[in-house]
Amino acid sequence: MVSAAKRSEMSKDTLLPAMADHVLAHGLSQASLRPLAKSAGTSDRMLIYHFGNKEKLIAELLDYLAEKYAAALDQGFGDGLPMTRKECVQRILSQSAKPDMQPFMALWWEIVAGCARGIAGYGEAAQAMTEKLLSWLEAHMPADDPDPQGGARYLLTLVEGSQMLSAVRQTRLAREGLVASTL
Amino acid sequence: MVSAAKRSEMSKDTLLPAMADHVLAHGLSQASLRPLAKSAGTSDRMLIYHFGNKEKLIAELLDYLAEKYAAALDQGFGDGLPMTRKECVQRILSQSAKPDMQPFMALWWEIVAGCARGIAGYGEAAQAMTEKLLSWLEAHMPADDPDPQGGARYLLTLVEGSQMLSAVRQTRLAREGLVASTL
DNA sequence: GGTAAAATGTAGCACTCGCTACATACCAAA
DNA sequence: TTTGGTATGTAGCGAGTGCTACATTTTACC
Repeated sequence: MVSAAKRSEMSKDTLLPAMADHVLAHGLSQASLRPLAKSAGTSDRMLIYHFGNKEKLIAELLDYLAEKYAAALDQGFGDGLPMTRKECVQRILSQSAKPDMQPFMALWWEIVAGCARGIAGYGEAAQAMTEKLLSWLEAHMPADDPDPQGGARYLLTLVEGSQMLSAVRQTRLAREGLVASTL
Repeated sequence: MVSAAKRSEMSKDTLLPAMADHVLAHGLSQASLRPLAKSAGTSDRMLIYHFGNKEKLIAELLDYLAEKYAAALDQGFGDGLPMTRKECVQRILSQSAKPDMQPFMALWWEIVAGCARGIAGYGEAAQAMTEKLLSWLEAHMPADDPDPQGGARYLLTLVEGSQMLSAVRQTRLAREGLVASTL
């Protein structure tokens, strides 16, 4: 054999990215052990071996995905602060409308749904992600904004409402809602 | 037998309410035929008999639930039009924060998630419900509102964003977002 | 080189899933 | 009384679920 140490390369760090891709493509609720294992090039037996049980696996996977999402947000926002609140909202929305972000949005609504249903683990994930997004928003408000903290909360509400309307294929409605806003 | 015609009482009209209760309590994605049948006092065999297959059953169930939701909204909004946009938003939010409405909200986010994932049937349901909610909002705007149509779209965006934050247990954030809004 | 630990394959458990086949009932019209 | 549509129970199929037992191979270390 040319590569003798190939085996030991399989650890959590190598399994998580592959499984994250699978979850982004096929959803979280449909993520069962055998397909997950197949996507990571291993077996259900090994996933249990590495993560203990499915619940812990999903928790670690959500952590990993949250970081990946934050990184994607940062990368796509562009350089420099926006000049107005309206520009800030538009930059976020046009960023999250990109095809690459679509799987993240789908996953996000799945988490919100699980959270509303009270499923264990989803609440923590959703809260952590919301707070991360909020603090990120505060840091990316216009430089001369009179109330960056309150404004960030207002924009977060608007953005999430608008993204929900986009999720249900009401993009025209979402646009009109922002036009009629007093931004 | 005392009651000879008992059998024929079991039809779609009697099955749907019971199944709707079950879905509101346990979610849509976990709604499998046998538990649904049990909640309606019949068997999976009979559900297929009445509805053809599961897909058609879910479609009819979503229709039924949409009407039930609209009725609940109407009932809880109170009499008379609100005086201001802010009052309008607050009446909607306080109405949907009631415990009775919680199952409806959970179901709604489940539909949004399925819609974002592109699952067949969810898109139509979500669109119909959104449009129903929008026209309802237009009819319940303040009497002297300068732009009821655009305003309704704006308020819908705000309300949905706020409800999402409530769903992920960020009610404080949701409140602060509305306070900082320019309503 | 020997050995303990880590990793992996195969097989299987008990369960749920949507759905179907088959055998009945029941009741009304012909 | 026969016929035919409606309604129901029982049993089962094939697939998939999380998870485990057991045996085997590979790796790392002394």
